[in-house]
Amino acid sequence: MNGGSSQRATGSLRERQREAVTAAILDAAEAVVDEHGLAAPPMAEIARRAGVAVGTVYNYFPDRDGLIRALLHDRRAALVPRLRAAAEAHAKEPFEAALRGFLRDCLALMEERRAFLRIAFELRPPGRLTDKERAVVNELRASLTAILGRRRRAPARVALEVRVVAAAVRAAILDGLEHGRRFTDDVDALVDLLLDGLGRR
Amino acid sequence: MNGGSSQRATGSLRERQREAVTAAILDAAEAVVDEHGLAAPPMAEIARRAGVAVGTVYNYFPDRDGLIRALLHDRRAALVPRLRAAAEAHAKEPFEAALRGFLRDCLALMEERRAFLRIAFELRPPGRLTDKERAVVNELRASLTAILGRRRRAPARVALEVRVVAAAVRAAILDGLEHGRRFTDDVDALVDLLLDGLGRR
Amino acid sequence: MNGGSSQRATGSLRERQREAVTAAILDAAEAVVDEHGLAAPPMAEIARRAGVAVGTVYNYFPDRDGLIRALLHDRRAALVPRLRAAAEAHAKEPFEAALRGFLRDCLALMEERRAFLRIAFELRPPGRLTDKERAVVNELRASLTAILGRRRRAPARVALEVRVVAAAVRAAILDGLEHGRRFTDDVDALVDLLLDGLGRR
Amino acid sequence: MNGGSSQRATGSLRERQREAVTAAILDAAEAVVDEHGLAAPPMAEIARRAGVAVGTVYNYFPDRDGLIRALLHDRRAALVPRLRAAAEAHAKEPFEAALRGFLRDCLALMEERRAFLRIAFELRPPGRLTDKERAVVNELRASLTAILGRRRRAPARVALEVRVVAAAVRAAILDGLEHGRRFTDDVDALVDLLLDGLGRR
DNA sequence: CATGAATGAGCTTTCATTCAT
DNA sequence: AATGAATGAAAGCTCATTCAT
Repeated sequence: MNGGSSQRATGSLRERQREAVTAAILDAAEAVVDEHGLAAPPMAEIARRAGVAVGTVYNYFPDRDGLIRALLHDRRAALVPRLRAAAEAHAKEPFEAALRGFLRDCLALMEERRAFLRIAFELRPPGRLTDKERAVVNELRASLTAILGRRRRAPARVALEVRVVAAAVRAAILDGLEHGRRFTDDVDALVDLLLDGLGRR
Repeated sequence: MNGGSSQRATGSLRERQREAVTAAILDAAEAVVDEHGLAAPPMAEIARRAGVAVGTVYNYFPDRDGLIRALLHDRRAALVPRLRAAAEAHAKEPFEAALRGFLRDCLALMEERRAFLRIAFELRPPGRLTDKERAVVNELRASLTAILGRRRRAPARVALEVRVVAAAVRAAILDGLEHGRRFTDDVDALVDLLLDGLGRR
Repeated sequence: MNGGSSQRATGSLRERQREAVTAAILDAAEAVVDEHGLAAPPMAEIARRAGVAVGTVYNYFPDRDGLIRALLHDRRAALVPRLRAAAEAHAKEPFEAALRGFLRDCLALMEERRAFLRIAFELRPPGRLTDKERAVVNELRASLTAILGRRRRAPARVALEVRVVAAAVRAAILDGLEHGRRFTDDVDALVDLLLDGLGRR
Repeated sequence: MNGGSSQRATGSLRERQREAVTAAILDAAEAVVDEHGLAAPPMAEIARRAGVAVGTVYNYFPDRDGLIRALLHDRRAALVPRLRAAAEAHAKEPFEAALRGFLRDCLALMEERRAFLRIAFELRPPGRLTDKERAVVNELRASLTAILGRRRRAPARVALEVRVVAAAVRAAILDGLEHGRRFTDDVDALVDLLLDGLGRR
């Protein structure tokens, strides 16, 4: 596990070698899963893409399931702290600017993880996920709760607002994936709409 | 294909028999897929649940893939006209009432199809779906476009509004599935929020 | 499971067919295990010998282990009642005739099961066997206890006698397997020796 | 090969080092085989137990088969001369004392080799063993032939006696392994029985 | 048409063996 | 010599699909 590709070369040669192979296998797994779906890809195909033998994959991960879980864990682990940083970066700004800034950064981050997002959206429906598996969504909600909660409204109201804004984020991502557009294309108009509402008439 | 279970008994005895077996197989398939995921369920398990032999399933559907496709097609086909009817039922009402009424009916309809929705949310990510497979989403968007479009705003603005409202619907469903709540629990507060917005401060 | 090949053709065609395939697989398994040892034989080899596909073997037995267990169970089940019958056939005779007659019949029965015996002697050492797996030895001991017990000696003495006679039987079989001789070749001299002892000088 | 652990430190430091590693590997192999059976234990497990790397095992033994063969050879080589010594120790005694003394020593020796015996009894049936692999049995037979042969009976009679006594030894060992008893527990009663026989009535 | 046994390709996983370090 | 990561052949098992009854 390396928390993404940004890993400084620490440790012995052996260790660095291990990191490299681990990353290669995870990248291969991500690519194959992204192409064929979570259920389909044979271990042999993943190994081939990673440029190693099947047995080697089993030297790094206990089994197929462990590999997939490691893949998702790794990608989530790379995303969550950056989401948190984005939220903190706007913590001091006034509400509107904070919301707008956070959503923009957030979608920009997601932009770099399209493959992971395609995979994540294929996961079993939310009712079946563990807390760990919801890490990204939870982090998003936490950040939004922090931003929206600053306005001293009733907690139930804040919770509802969080759901709507999180839904808008999800929608931006899904639309982006669906139509091959960048996630950030309409952020500003989207935020305006969220802030002002549809209007009563 | 029977468009759901509510099928008047037309045709000869033979035909009605066929319809019944078809429905039994589709129901079994829905239940098994809902429990084990789209990739897992063996044909034998589906047949067992439907109370028929494996061979019989192949008399009704060309292959595994055809069965799954038929299942989704059938469930969609059962949902789409009812969504349309819901939209039309509120066509004459003033905007706010129309939106509120439609969303309430819409989520109530979905409520009866939790199994199908769990399955649908597990499908490959949107970028890979055909137009047919998007039938429900498309119908939802069309209805929303009709309702929101009555207000004579710029088409781009309407499109954005549709995305946000559709996202809110999706969020209501996902939250309902995730927490085991009824989809319609917060509709009214949700609609109020959508109409009035978060507010600028 | 058919308790050996002596099976009257009862039941439907389907059932008889099942019996036949079951027997073919068990026979194949016995032959292959006898040739290559308990650990070695691939399921594919067994299937090939039985003239069926691998999958078919799995339609009849849950897994490799289940097949081997079924094989041993079947062979034991075929042997045990015949051992018992042999014991009963000599129950009325005077002691010496009974012992001699029983041992002769016993070894003659074993003669027909050389393959099974070769397999049985390869099993994990006795300390690891379940009671079921010791069925044949237990039956042998029970029969010997009945015959030797008629002489009204102390139970501990009888138990010791049983061990020695059972050991002699085992030795006759092992020698027979080892040198390719018939198990019954020296029965009479063997019994004489057991009865009279080595002598003190 | 070290003929057991009792090896005086001859040769250079290098050689003694080699002996030590060899012994460690053989001990590890014996332990693992005793626990999991002859077929099961992976080389990696044996290496781990011996405290060396897999590759090292291959520096000492040509392959898996060679290691197992070496293990059995070593254990046999440690046992055979001690059996012979036991026989010679009683060579001058009168017949009954010699037989009794030899059998007692013999079983006492075996007692220290339970692990090896469990392994040996799992070997392929006698018909498939080479002469080397029968070394222990052969030595036992030779010793018994020497003792029993002193009584000037017909060679065929002696051979039969040897079979019966050897069988009794085997039975004592198997019973001991099976019930977790010491092999020597009933030696005296056993010998009495062998000497006097069951009696004709 | 219904049945369910038979098929065998295909997948996951293990593990003896090699070899660069 | 020692190490242990890499290798890939081989084995067990599953399951979509066919087809004789």
